[in-house]
Amino acid sequence: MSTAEETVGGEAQPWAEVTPDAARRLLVAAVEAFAERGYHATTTRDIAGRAGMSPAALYIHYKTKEELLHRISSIGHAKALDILRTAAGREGTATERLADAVGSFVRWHAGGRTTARVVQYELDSLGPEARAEIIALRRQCDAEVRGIIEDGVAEGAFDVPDVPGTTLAVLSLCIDVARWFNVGGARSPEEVGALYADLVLRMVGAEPLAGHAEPRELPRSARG
Amino acid sequence: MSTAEETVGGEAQPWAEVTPDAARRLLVAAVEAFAERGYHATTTRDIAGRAGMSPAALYIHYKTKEELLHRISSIGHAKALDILRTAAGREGTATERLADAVGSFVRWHAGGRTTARVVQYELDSLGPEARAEIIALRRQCDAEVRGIIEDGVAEGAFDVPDVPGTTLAVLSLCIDVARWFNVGGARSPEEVGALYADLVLRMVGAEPLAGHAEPRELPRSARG
DNA sequence: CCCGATACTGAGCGAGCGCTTAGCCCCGTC
DNA sequence: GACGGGGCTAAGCGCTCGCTCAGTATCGGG
Repeated sequence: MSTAEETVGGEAQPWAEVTPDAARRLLVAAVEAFAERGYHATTTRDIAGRAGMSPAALYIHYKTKEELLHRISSIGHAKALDILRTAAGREGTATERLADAVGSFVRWHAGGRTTARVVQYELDSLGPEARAEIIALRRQCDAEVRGIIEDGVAEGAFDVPDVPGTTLAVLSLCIDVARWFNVGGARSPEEVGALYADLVLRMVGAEPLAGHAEPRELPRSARG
Repeated sequence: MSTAEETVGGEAQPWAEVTPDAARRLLVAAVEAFAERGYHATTTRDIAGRAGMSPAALYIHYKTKEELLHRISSIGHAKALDILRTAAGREGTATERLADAVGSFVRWHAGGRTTARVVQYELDSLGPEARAEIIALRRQCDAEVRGIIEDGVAEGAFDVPDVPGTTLAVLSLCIDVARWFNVGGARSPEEVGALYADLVLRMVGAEPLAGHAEPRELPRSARG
């Protein structure tokens, strides 16, 4: 959507749209702090400290601590929806599109798990109106995935007795990556994305993609 | 494991082992409060209030607020492990045992989602030693599921290229039920358990169980 | 050289937190 | 029927929280 906002090695940096610079530094600091300790356990002094500023500086750029979470959540969900829309809207079979959607969605949750944790797991800390706004975005994510699955069923490529339930399960599987990823550290986001794409194709009863990522053998064994 | 601890209609009540009565009331109140607002956003005054007691009463039965969370987490994980062990240890094919494990594990997360939310999502609020103790229990849960999947592969009933990764995904899928269940409210714990057992059998490439829960048609349509 | 605007800091306010203490009530014991 | 002790409460301690405000450094325009 915007230009050149990825760094190769580490986490994506989709905060280019946040200006001025000090506001962005505060927001990035808040993402880190919220991801590590949770919204309620994070103090405004901690956020400001990570950004190299005094506690009072936060309130020049944000009205409240909750506004920070709201901004993070909004931008993050917009990015998540964008990923799913892109995969759902490309040309190809439903099988290819579903594998693409799951793969890229999982890569985003794994690679940017700091952001994803906040976006996916701190929703309840928002006030009612902000939460309602975010939930609307979530429903749109749900609709994108359900659309792909319905297409696959219509094509005859998928065998899915319960489309809404399976949609829920697929999204749940992807989202939960943000909770457990990197605690062991044995897998790369790309590996998890490929694994999950394969698992989801199995869940919907699709033939696996030939050339793609059907794993032959695991590169390295994970934790015993 | 203990006798007659289930109530039919609502949530399971596995707190019979907590005595005396006042300590149990406080613990149940804490579970509700932690599930609703999270550990850090819950005050000791709120817990005591829900239990119909003064704030100071809490400290007669528990040394700190964190000890409450620790107790809840310990008992909850023991119950979860017990469920998986029971399913893994019964006689039958790997397919039957995996379906049983997933079905009962999901029913527990859905039916007792208040408890499960605390148990599965407030782990980071514990101190280092308590957290390490709980993580050890989690690894045992992981081992039980991985054992069933390995059995299925050995039997030739499953086709699983990446056993540790698939184990992780299966557990993740089940656990995340505690996050989303009942927000829509369209499904019963039994329905979700049956759906998820079917989905997991597909993930491991097993033949679906004949007489069991392969859904023909969805009883009621879920949210549009 | 002064001006107002902008970005920020140091100090601190009121509130609510986790937890403690002093004392009361109640009940089984002899 | 006086007594000892566990279960509980009212009051409050010390602290940290989210947030505010008066004041300062910096800087472009006249």
